[in-house]
Amino acid sequence: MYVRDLPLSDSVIDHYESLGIEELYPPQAEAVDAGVANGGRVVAAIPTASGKTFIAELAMLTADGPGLYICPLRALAREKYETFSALPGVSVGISTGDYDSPADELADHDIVVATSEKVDSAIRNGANWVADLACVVVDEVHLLGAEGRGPTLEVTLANLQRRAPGVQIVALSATVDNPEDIADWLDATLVESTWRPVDLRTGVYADGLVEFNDGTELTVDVDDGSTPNGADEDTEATVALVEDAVHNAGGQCLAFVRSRREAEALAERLAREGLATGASATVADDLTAVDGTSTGHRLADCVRDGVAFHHAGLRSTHRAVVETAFRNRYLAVICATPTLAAGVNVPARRVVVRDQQRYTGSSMEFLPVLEVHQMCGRAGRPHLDPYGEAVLVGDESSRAELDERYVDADPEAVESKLRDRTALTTHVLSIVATGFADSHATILEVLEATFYAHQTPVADLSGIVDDVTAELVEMGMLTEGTSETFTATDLGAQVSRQYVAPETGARIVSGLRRAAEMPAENVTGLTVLQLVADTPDMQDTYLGNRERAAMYQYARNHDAEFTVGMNDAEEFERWLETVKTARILYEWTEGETMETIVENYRIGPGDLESRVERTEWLLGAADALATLLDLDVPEIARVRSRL
DNA sequence: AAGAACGTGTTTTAGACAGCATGTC
DNA sequence: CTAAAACACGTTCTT
Repeated sequence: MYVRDLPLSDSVIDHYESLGIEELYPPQAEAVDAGVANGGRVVAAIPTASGKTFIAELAMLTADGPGLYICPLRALAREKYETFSALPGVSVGISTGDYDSPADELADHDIVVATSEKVDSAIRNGANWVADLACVVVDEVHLLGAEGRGPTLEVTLANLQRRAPGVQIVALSATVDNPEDIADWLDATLVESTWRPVDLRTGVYADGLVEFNDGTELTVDVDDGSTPNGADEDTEATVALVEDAVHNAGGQCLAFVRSRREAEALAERLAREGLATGASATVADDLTAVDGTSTGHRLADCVRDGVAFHHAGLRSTHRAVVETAFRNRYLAVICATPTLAAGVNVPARRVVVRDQQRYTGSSMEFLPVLEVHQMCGRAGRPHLDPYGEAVLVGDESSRAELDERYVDADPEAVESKLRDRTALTTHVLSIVATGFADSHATILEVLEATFYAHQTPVADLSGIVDDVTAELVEMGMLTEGTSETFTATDLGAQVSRQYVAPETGARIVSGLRRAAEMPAENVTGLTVLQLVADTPDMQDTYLGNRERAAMYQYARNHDAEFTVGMNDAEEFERWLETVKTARILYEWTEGETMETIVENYRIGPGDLESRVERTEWLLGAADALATLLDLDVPEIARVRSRL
């Protein structure tokens, strides 16, 4: 099947042909056969890099009206926004938390790229462009099974269909065990394939030898001169595998490890192997220009030797520089935590997964098969490699287990997480606030359209809806009328629009009331920052044992400033963490440099950046709620302007 | 006596979406 | 109830 035979305009066909895209990949042809180019609903469960973007474009270009492309990450949204913008005669808009086309223009675009939360928010705020959509493409639908964000995605998809009945839905999934469940739910045709444009061989390394699943083998010379305890062996094997790929296979590598610290340690170890490229120094200079943090300096030093590390402790600019440099082949290796497994497109010749287990708060657990497969799937650069190689590092005792668990295994099934209480509370409130439902029965009706209801008999939802609505009434977010009818209160409506969890809204409200009663001189920047830090929508900040005593002292000295004092705190340890978060943010608003804060509180520059971002959002919500309740807390505005 | 080597108890551990209104190179 | 590796720090062993 050829591009020129598809129902596309001449200029679009020329565009594809100029990119060298003439004949469709097999999964793309299957999608066409399933009707993507004719308004048909399709679920495509195919590997990354097997041409999903083309399927998405095809659906949106042939649809009879505007298209919406939903994806899970902002960085991904940016990447797609740029790709779609290159299509001739197509106007593209973007809507994510950090980067937004003007809201009134969204309706005028042919394609809008957005994160799922942003789409959910648009629906909650009654955006009219949603109803006019002819086509919705959902990337990474398997995230339906993710705790926290999965429920948002399924409720959003259910609501979208309510607002735009009969829209064409095209869902793109990684290879999972039950794609037919998703296809069934969406009333779509399933296209399933494991075809890849570049072959992939996966294997396990143990004792100097990689045994690949295509029967081939690779001997690796491991320099085990250094003290051989378990960890060093894995690291040295990883070093040898990376070096071999770069020097002998002419390729770049990704190495996945368990923690940030180990990503950095491995990068520093690899920096001694002479992997620098001609452009390494330029990239290093770009990185140094971002900031003067020690993390930035260490990254630049590694990059000078052709090696980078990549994890969420890095600022987004640092991450973007590393990703781009790697794509341009200015870097030989990236040592990464799972950030890179599902993020933007960074294909490599060889992927080495050194650690397959991770601490989960209570014990070491094997990574999900899907996650390991996504890491491995990054191997194989189109037009550059004859095949990609993915290697799991193990030893003789674990070889068989790793083979069975990952190499030969199917990924997990996608299971709805909507039953989660917090998720239901949030979405039931939004369903009522948006006007999709006004009673127990109609709430159930809306929920019946979700993936959860599709997978599980609905009967047991009824009781939960009772509990959840009762809780929302108790919180003052809903009022109950006669015969189980519900209306959102002004507070409930505002909480839903501000996109904070009901629990967050309730905590902000009680904090604001308390602050309004406190002596004015006690209401400081720290007060409002701790107030928003002590909500479930703020991520907690790790409080190390070493700094606990000093933090306790600080909390005592400022106790009068907190809306919830140390004696009233329900969980003291968590409360003390919120004090740490607030203290960090307070110093930030007082003009302390990122370098100093990052040094003093032992957090990554990226951690500070993301907390500041969340604080902007949560203080915005606090401001809106204060106005609604007619509570005067001027510190909010002052702190907001200094973030 | 300096420094390497060893032993033991302690510390730490992945990721990342969202409001709203303006202004910028 | 469930782990493992790095680190900090003190002690012993070598030269």
